Amino acid sequence: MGITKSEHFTDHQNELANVLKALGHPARVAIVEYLIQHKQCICGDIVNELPLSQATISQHLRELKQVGVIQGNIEGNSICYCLNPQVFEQITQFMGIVIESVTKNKCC
Amino acid sequence: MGITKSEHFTDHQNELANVLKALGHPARVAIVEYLIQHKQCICGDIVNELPLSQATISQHLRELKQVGVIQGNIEGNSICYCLNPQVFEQITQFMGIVIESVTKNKCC
DNA sequence: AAATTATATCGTAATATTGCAATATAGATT
DNA sequence: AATCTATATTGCAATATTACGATATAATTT
Repeated sequence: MGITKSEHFTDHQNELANVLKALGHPARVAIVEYLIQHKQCICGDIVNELPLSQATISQHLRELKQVGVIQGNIEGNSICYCLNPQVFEQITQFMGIVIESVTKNKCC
Repeated sequence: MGITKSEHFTDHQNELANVLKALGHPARVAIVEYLIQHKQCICGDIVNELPLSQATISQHLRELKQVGVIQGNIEGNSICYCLNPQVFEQITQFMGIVIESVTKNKCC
């Protein structure tokens, strides 16, 4: 098979999984870290930063944009990308719930 | 190709990406949510909960265990799984840095 | 010790992801 | 309008993931 059975899971589970999957690649983590440091970027900045082709970087940026991790604004010739905080707040909330649950009781 | 160029990224980037990738599947999100509610589980509990085969559930549990999201303790016949808080604290820290960075300045 | 219960692993098919060269698109500059 | 610059898309090959049936392993019960 190879197809994830999304229809069996809740919207919340699918959405959260999609965002985490998008962040689950070292190049995309590196892009986010670049944006933490530089606040914004254009595709070419990342092409200069990472040892991947322009086509590959463009693809990674699209994936991050698709799940709302970054947003892009057209600026003349190029597209200015920056981080979208909302998604990270969602993830942090989920992680907080996990941590709260775990610290309450020891493991089996 | 299809092979991630891990060697070009830092250990931190690869490790974080691996954990996020492991959490980036709705079934594995569902397993974590089950553990939030029930504190612990055996493989069979999840098999009863999700519409996936025993073999598939076992595989998902192994992936979560491999990156340290859960830990398993042998208890007689079965294996008791529970959440490992450390990993989530790492992720939360990363998310916190992102949020802090973003709230400081507006997007382009 | 045979049967039962619980989980893991193997093998395999279907699908998804990663990466890149080549090409397309679109605004800016000359 | 031709050229340049920046990014996106297409097509493809290599690899990874997802899922499951069948089988293996290992402790428990009868």
